[in-house]
Amino acid sequence: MLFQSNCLVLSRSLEAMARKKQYNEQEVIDKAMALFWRNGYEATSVRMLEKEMGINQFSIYASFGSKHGVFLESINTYKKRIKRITDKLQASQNGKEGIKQYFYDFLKFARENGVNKGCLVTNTVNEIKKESDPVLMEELSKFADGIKQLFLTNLLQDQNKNPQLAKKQANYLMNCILGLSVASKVFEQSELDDIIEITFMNI
Amino acid sequence: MLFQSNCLVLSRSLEAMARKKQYNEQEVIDKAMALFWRNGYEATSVRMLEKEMGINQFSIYASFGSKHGVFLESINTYKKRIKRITDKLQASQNGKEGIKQYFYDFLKFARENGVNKGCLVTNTVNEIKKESDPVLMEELSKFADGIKQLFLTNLLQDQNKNPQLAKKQANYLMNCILGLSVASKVFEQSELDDIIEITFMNI
DNA sequence: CCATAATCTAAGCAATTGCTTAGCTATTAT
DNA sequence: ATAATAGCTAAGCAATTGCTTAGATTATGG
Repeated sequence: MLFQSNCLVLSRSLEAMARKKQYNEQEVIDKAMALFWRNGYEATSVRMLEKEMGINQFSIYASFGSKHGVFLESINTYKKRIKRITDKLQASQNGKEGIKQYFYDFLKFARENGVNKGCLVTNTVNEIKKESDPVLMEELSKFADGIKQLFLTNLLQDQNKNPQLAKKQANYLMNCILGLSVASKVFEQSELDDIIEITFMNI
Repeated sequence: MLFQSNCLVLSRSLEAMARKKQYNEQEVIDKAMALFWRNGYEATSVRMLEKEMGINQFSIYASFGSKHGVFLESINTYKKRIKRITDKLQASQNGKEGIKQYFYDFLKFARENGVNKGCLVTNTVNEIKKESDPVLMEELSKFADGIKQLFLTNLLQDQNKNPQLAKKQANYLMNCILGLSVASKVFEQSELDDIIEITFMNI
C-alpha cells in the first residue's frame, strides 16, 4: 500500500533484495485522482486507470489492493491538493471577504483546460449511496465539516456578529459552494461571478 | 415506444389482432424513474429495471428501445411529476415568498421514506459527461432555464426591483437550490431550514 | 555466478453489463 | 376451430467489469 512498502523494504535490508518499482506511487495516484475527478468512480474502469497511471493492473493491485483502494488514496491526495487554498482561508483575517476569496480560489482549483470538474468530494457524495460505503461517507462528511468550521471562524472575525447567526450563515455558505460545485459545470463564468457577489451581499 | 404502439394498434384494426400488453407503460416508467432517482443512471442495471418495473427485458426493449430510452422517458415523467410544484410557483403572486415556498415544496418532493434523493435532473447533470450525451444535456439545461425564468418573473413581482439585479438574483437562487439538491442528502432538516431562511434574507 | 525475491507482462478468471432471439402463449378476425 | 400476429418467457450473445495468476525479468546479498 501507499508508502508502506518502502518501510517494508527498509526493514528487510538484510535479506536478498529484488527488483525496484518502476513508478512512484504518489505520481500515479495523482493521475488516478485526475481521472476519477473527471469521470466519477463507477465510470472509471481499472483498464482506464491502467492507461492513465501508466502501469499494469498487477502493479495497481500490488500497490493499492483494489480499485476502491486507488480511490481512497485519490481522495487523500485531493485533500492534500486543496489544502493549499483551505490553508489560505485558515490564515485569512478578512472575515467574509476571505471566504469570498476562497469561493473564487475553489472555482480556479476545480478548473482544468477550461472544463469545470466540480469538487471531487461533492461529486462523490452525489454519486455513492450513503449505506454502500459508510466509512468513506463519514470521511467525506468530516472534510466538509472542516471547511464549514473555517467559514464559521472567518465569519466571527466580522464585528458584532451574532454567533448563533454565524452558525446558520456557515451552513448557508456551505450550501452555496455545494451549489457552485454543480453550477460551475454548466454556468458561464460571468454568471458564477454574479452568484458569488449576491451570495456575500447580505451577510 | 411509449404511447405510439397503441396508435399502431388502432390503425391496424382490420387485420388479425394479437395478445395485449400486460402492463401499462406509464406505470412501469414511474417505477423505473423511482429507481433511477434513487440509484443514478449507470448504477441502475437492466436486470434491476426488470425487477422494479415488473416486466421482462423483452418488454422493456419492445416498449422503450434501450436502457437509455427508459431513462429519457423517466426524465419526461419526472418533469410531469415536478410540474405540480412548478405550476404552483407559476401561479404565485407573492414575489420572493412564493419562491421560498417552492424551495420547501421541492425538499418535500425529493424526499421518500425520510431519504432525500435530490433532484433527478441535477443528479443526472452531475453524473453524465456533457459531451457523452449533448442532446440530453441540452434538454436538462432547458428544464433548469425554465425554473430560473420562473424565479425571475416572481422576483419582478416585488416592488421597485431592479431588473438587472433580479436577473443576477435568479442565478443566485438557482445556485442555492442546486446546493440544496446536494445538501439535502447529508444535512439535517433544521439545517436545511436555516439555509433557506438565510438565502432569502438578503434579496 | 548464483540463489532469492520483488516487480513486470500478459493471459485468463468468473460475474455482470446491455441487448437479442428462439419458441411458447394469448388474443383477435375470419 | 383456425390462421395470424403481437407479447411473453427464458436462454444466450459478445463485451466489459474487477481481480488473479503463471511465467519472464531485474535487482540484490552472499
